[in-house]
Amino acid sequence: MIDLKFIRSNPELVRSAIFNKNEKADLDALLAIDDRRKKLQFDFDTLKSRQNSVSAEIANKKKNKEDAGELITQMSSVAEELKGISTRLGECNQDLEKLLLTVPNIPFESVPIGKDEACNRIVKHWGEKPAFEFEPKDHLSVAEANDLLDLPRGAKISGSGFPIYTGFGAKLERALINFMLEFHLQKHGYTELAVPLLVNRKTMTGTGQLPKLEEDMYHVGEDDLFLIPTAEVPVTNFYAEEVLKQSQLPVKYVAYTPCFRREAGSYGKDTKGLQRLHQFNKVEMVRFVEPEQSYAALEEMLKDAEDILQAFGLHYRVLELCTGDLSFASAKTYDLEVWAPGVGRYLEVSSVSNFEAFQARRAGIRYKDQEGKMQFVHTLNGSGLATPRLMIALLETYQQSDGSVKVPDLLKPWLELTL
RNA sequence: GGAGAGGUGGCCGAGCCGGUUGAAGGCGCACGCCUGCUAAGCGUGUGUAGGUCAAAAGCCUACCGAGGGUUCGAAUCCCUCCCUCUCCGCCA
Repeated sequence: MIDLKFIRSNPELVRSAIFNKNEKADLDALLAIDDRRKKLQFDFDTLKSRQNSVSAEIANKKKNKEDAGELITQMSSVAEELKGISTRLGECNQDLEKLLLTVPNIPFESVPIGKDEACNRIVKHWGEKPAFEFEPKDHLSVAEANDLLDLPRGAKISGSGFPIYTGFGAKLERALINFMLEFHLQKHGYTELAVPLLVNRKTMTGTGQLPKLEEDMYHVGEDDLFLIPTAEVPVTNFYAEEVLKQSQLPVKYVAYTPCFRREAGSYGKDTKGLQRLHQFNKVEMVRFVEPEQSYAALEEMLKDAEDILQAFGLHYRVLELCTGDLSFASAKTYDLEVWAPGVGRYLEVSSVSNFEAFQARRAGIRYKDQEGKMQFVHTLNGSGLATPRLMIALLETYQQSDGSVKVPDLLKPWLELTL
């Protein structure tokens, strides 16, 4: 959520942010309601002030055993009027809140302006596309040859996009998760959190998924709960409505969770194999930092995610997303795309974003600064990493001419744990 | 799911037969004093948000889980909901 004061004093800046992000938010309506609300609030305060002072007078008279009947009848009409204003004010506040929640975050000044992903800026490449002495197969063929996946049965019991990992495939998936978790814990200083997978509406609103993306969420109507699309949601909301001590910052959490996405509107796109799923596993990093630190933290998190890909020796590139590709809540985002030689494409395995105070303001996450002033923290998060496309890259990159897969050495200990 | 208890400031904890209670007291915290050091002690201060103001001070308004209601007036009374705890039931 954007500071209302900021919107009032920089309406054009906000307007262009909405435009550049391909969002639609009715700024004029918002400003008009804000105006109306201010007037109502003023009327309310004035009248309430009068009521308060007369009420005190009444109390005084009663204490002195004097007659207060006249004042009381006088005030009953004031109370009536006050009730009317208060109702209208309440409605006004609700409308304002609703509109405010549809205003996207403002892109950071350096973010390239552009309509869609074609305008994303390639920041760097790491490694090289692997060379093969044979025609590399795609991960589905590799998985099939090695009995690692059973997608048809996943589709049978749930639907397409719900993969089943079988035998060594399941073990490999588990090894990836554990390896990445421990990597961030031990090498990057994160603290682990294990969190709920179903969250309430307020939580979903806090990080910005709601109200915009409701149709992309799995919703349990009976309890009005949502399956999380990413651990970002429960982890960022860990501190919702709380005031942190400055000395606590920065806070760095890492969490593994399954993620659930309906992918409404993207049916038939990138559906082959593990490229796009309704349920997948992800290790997620989240940080809470002081505002001055957030862009340095963004670079650090990018590095944290890159370290995983580098450890696996996978070729990848880093993109800086343009305004049109930036998510609703983000001010700046890097995408990491790993090279998948089988499908012959770069696939997004991580998205690292700085939300500045946008989520903190929605979720009410604050801290007291050195002068004792209340400030919103800045929140960031980044995948570190999502497993399906990582799995794709590993299977396709490390496939052998005989059809087998040579798993990177550093995964061996995770695959050979003994009792 | 049934029965009971409870949700007050950073924390603990009074108030809860309605009227200076934004809220006693304590702890914590900040600053100052005192003191070989530490500890203790003493003093002062210590919520958030909105408005007014050039700004500060000051003043006004809101907030005692959330939302409604009663009343001239509600932390205090009534209703609904949420959450926590205890007991019972059920179940991994």
